Amino acid sequence: MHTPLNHDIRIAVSTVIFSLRARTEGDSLMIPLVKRTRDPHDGMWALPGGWLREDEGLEDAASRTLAETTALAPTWLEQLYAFGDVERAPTRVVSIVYWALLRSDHVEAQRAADGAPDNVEWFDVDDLPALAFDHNAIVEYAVWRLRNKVGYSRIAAGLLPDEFTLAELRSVYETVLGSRLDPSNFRRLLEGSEALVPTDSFRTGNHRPAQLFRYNAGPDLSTRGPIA
Amino acid sequence: MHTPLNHDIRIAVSTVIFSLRARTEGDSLMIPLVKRTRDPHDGMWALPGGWLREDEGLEDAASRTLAETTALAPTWLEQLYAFGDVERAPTRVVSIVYWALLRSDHVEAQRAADGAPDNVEWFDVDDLPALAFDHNAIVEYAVWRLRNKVGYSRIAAGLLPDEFTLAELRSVYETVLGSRLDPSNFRRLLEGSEALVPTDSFRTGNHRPAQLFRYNAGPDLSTRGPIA
DNA sequence: TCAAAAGTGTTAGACTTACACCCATGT
DNA sequence: ACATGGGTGTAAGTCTAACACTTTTGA
Repeated sequence: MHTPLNHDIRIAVSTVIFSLRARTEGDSLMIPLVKRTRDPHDGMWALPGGWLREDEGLEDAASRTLAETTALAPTWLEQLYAFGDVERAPTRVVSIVYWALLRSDHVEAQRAADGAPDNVEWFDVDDLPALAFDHNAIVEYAVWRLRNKVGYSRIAAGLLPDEFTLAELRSVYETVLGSRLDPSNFRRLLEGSEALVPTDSFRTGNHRPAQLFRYNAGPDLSTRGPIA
Repeated sequence: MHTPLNHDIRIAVSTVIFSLRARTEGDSLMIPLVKRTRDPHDGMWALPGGWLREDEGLEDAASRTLAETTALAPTWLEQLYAFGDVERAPTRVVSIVYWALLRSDHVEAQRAADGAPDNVEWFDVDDLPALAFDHNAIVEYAVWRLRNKVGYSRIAAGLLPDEFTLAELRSVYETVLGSRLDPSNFRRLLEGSEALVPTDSFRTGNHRPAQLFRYNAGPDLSTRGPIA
């Protein structure tokens, strides 16, 4: 007896890359998609990704395709799920999907520098076209995970610059969660959370200056990965 | 330019299978391991698993290897993580790992019927030998996930027969979490949770008879998978 | 009748939520 | 001076944890 070989199953690594983008009313949660230039699904939008190389780890592959797509390094990168249904593509492909957060200021800077990278476009997660393969379901699951994780970890700050006001951080939560939060309660909750440390700077602008905060360097104990 | 092919990366599917087993003092959380009969790591204990076949989905592969190892169907089966570091095995292998729960009564019945299946042995998760590959780290992560999930979902009952007393269910929580729970608070918490419905039967035995409960058929809304 | 587990009641504290209110700034 | 967001105070409601107490059985 012999176990059937699986050399004809290919492994792809794709990434759902989140960032925020200012809109007329409030921000939007956006992801970059790539227009496919070959069959299957030629011409449709798909998640950035590529084949796993023999000499790179899964997370390395995710970082690589992320960099190829956005020329940026993420503030957060985490495995989402391995999708491997037999019929999810015409040939047998197992996709190992990651999700990532990019700082909004980096994305804006990159966008200004680059003009428009070919075949890449940012879409509002609440207003996606029909995507290639099972990518709509994948994005939906990634959004669910992000929303969920925002509630019990400090990843929200991964969408902001190093220093930010509480209102800016609250706005991130509101955009991600899709609901309003009470400013005073939000402040108390986060101020009492250790992780957040005030700086000496203030954001001056339209009204009373707001104190800037940063996250301390310590590890986020509310979350853990498979290794440690 | 050509993307390097990845036909020499093989895909394995393994499963961390949890069940409870009565011990002198309290129960223990146990998993079955398989003794390897070939290199690499010949003779060491490893998670049950096998190569992914071209015509089966990931979850199907997990179910298959689970059945091959224990001749049982799980009450819970969920993807844990995809492990794909380059150096985790001498040849390049990406392991997609699932974790599962088995009802303790089924395991006991199966054990009695079968004698001892070759090369398979059950181990206490708190007292494992050095396992093949990175399997110790994988089990540790699976235990973390189980503990975590027990806190906010109803999966604990997946380790018990259909009907159980609240004390039995509490004992499962205590074994999994590794801490004692207040019986009265536990009762109130679960009785108020809808999902648990009382039956007309009572478990008679040493002391005052305890009412038997079962979980209602409805979906566990506290958890969700990648598809829906 | 007594030990032990089943099951009920009660209370103190923690945490959440809602909202009234004062503060500091740009216009 | 005033509109607006920054920031503080407070009280009601909910959730949690600890534990005293009553009930029901087997031995």
